[in-house]
Amino acid sequence: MRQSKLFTKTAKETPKDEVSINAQLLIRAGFIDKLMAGVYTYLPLGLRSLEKIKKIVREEMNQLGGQEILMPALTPKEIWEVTGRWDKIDVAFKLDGDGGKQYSLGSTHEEVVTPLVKKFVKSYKDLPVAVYQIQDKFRNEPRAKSGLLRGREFSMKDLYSFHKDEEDFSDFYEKSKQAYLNIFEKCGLNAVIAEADGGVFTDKYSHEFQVFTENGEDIIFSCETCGLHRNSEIVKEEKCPQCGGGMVKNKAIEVGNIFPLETRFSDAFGFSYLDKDGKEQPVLMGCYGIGPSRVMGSIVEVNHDEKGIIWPESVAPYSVHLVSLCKESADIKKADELYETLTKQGVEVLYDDREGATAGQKFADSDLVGLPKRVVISPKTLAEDSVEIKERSSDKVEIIKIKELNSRLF
RNA sequence: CGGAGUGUAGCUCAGUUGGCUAGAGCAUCUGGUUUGGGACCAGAGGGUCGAAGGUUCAAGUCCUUUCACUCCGACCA
Repeated sequence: MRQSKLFTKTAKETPKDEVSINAQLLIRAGFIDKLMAGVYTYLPLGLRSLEKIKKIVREEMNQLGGQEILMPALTPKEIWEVTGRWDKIDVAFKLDGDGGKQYSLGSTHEEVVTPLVKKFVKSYKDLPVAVYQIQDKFRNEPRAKSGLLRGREFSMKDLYSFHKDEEDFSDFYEKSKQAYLNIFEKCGLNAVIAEADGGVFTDKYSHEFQVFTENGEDIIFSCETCGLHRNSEIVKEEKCPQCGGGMVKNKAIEVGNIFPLETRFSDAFGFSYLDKDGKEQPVLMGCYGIGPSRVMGSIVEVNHDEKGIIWPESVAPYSVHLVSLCKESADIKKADELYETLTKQGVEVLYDDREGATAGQKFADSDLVGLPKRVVISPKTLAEDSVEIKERSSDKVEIIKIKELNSRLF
């Protein structure tokens, strides 16, 4: 992508209505734009990062056996009355249609997915089943905050699993933990599993995936001896319930959450199956959520410095920022050629070919946008058939021959 | 939803006890000079002072209402 063609621009000054680091940097760098509190547009750079996160999520969900679907965001009142949740979910956005018809914008999808899967699953031979979608969720948060971390419209991957018995459910649930850890690791986040309240669905705990950072809004107690993590909401005393060791508390961002749903929804929708003996048995369910948009915000919260974002390679919108300081047409031509060559080879390059910007502006913008590698091409480097290469995460600058660049980028 | 704060140019902000034609920096446009860490000079364009109502000879400034945004709390992925 030629930066001169990118319709967004970077901003030198911090927006006054954003306090969180993720929103400040993502807005300044031209990744997102705020429409209203908790609702953001994804600009070209931001959309690329978001899509990369979603791709990582998809890979792991598919690996886990999940089948991707896309359910409607617009849902009828009737399905929520089946479970008694029409008036219970107070963050639900509700809409009035013609003829007294009422709708809700999806804040979660158990009421859609359970009758959906019920249509196709009748026998123990049809189980287990896991389906997922990646969609925008709508929740009328009483207080949207912290940029992408708590929005009113946000990207969510929600997976639902259906099982014939407890053993099968547990097996899948444990596998899902590993899939989640894989996702966060690939996204450059160091997440831990914390036990949390199971909510109204189960007596068991649910499990949260937490990334430690001072800007998090959850408090996690961690045992220094056995490594157990627990959300402060279920910690009654500051002593490890598992080994009795001392616990320390830290702030963290919840980037994922998995729940045993047991038969809460299958019972409500009359979803059962026939076992080998032809007997009707209840279907056990689990649900598993990750917010890709929140993950994106979390990545920025954890990976930045005073100059800007430091994207992990896996989720960076482009992997190389080719910064041209060339002025003469012969030099510009060489820079253009390098951009085209790299792009043809499959390297994702953002090419700063802007004519008006000074070297200082280009360097500052490059640090702000935070692509993993910066390659500078200038009259100086061209005099030696070279470019300068630098990692965003390091101060080390190297001059290398242009023909050696390939081996350094792959 | 309770408490607090902020709304003035695209962005960040000044604007005194109410007083002349509402300002600066950045950004944008024109011309010139610069050219490896957010340059410089000269000029130009850009405003329903969040909105509505009120007080006053006169309101960005005072009063009332309202909307938006932010923070703390409660709630929550």
